[in-house]
Amino acid sequence: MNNKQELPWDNPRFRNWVAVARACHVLERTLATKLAPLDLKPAQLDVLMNLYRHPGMSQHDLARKLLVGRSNITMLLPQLEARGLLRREGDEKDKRILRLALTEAGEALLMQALKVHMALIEKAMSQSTPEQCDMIGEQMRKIYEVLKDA
Amino acid sequence: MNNKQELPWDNPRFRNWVAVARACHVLERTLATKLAPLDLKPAQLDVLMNLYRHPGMSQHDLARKLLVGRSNITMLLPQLEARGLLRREGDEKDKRILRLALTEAGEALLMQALKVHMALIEKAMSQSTPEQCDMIGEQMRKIYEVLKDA
DNA sequence: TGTTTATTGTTCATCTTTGAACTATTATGT
DNA sequence: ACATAATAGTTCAAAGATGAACAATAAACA
Repeated sequence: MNNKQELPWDNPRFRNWVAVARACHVLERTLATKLAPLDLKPAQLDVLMNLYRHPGMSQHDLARKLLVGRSNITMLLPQLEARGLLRREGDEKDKRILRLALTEAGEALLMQALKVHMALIEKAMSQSTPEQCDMIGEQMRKIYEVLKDA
Repeated sequence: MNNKQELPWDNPRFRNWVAVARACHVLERTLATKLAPLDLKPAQLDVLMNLYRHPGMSQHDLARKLLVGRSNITMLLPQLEARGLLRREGDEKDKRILRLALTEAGEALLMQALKVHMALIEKAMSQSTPEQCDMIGEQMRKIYEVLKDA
């Protein structure tokens, strides 16, 4: 039984992707600890960022942006709403939909969190030239397009 | 209160890193569904891969490699051990340590899972030239080095 | 109009992950 | 040797994420 085909570790694409996954993992982990003083988790920061850029979006839209299930959003929002960081108000034309938006406090906290996030990313990617950095982003967007509905 | 500094979305490093994170997320998600027929989850596959490459490693070593807590490993291993995919045997010199190794069955299942994983990565990274791919891996390894003990 | 199908958000049970406290064992320092 | 500290693994409770089933609403269409 010759299962030992060509082992993935000999394959550059495999090895390099493993590096991508590890870098992502460690950055997410580091972000979590750096955000702790703000009492904010990476998932919550993602919510705030998306609401800032797309005010009035529905929970369904938000779930798709974040690549999570709708129920996850349902569990996530009440905490943030109770802290006065965002508002949920029903759409007038379609009573199923809840429109989401940041409050003043939410926006203020987001700005603080973004400083932390930004600093971390700067530190991480400071080793890449702008050209390398753009190329990485370009390739990653392609990967997302290839996989997003697979 | 001019908090609206230079917004991160105008910063290439930020935008490009967001793309990295999204690509990682969607690939992990896709991998999970493709592994489902083997009754294996990405985290479990990570375990098998590491034991294949580093037989005899301890649970502590494994946890560090996977960037998770030791308790996570404790919760993860019994399932795989009960399925006969790996062995745990105490070190003779240091009675605290459990040495881990794949069984035949574990190795066989790993080979199947690797085909799935490999195919997915090939599909994802098929758009990059070998040079681009290597460059990405190189930059990501740098990021890991910068952040691993921060 | 009335019936069927889709969509939005929630609930709930289940599974993971996490970190702190704990036990057992080994290492260190006096 | 003895006391203290460090390390490996486990336990447990709390928090997160997931998907299926559900209620309310809207859309499609006969």
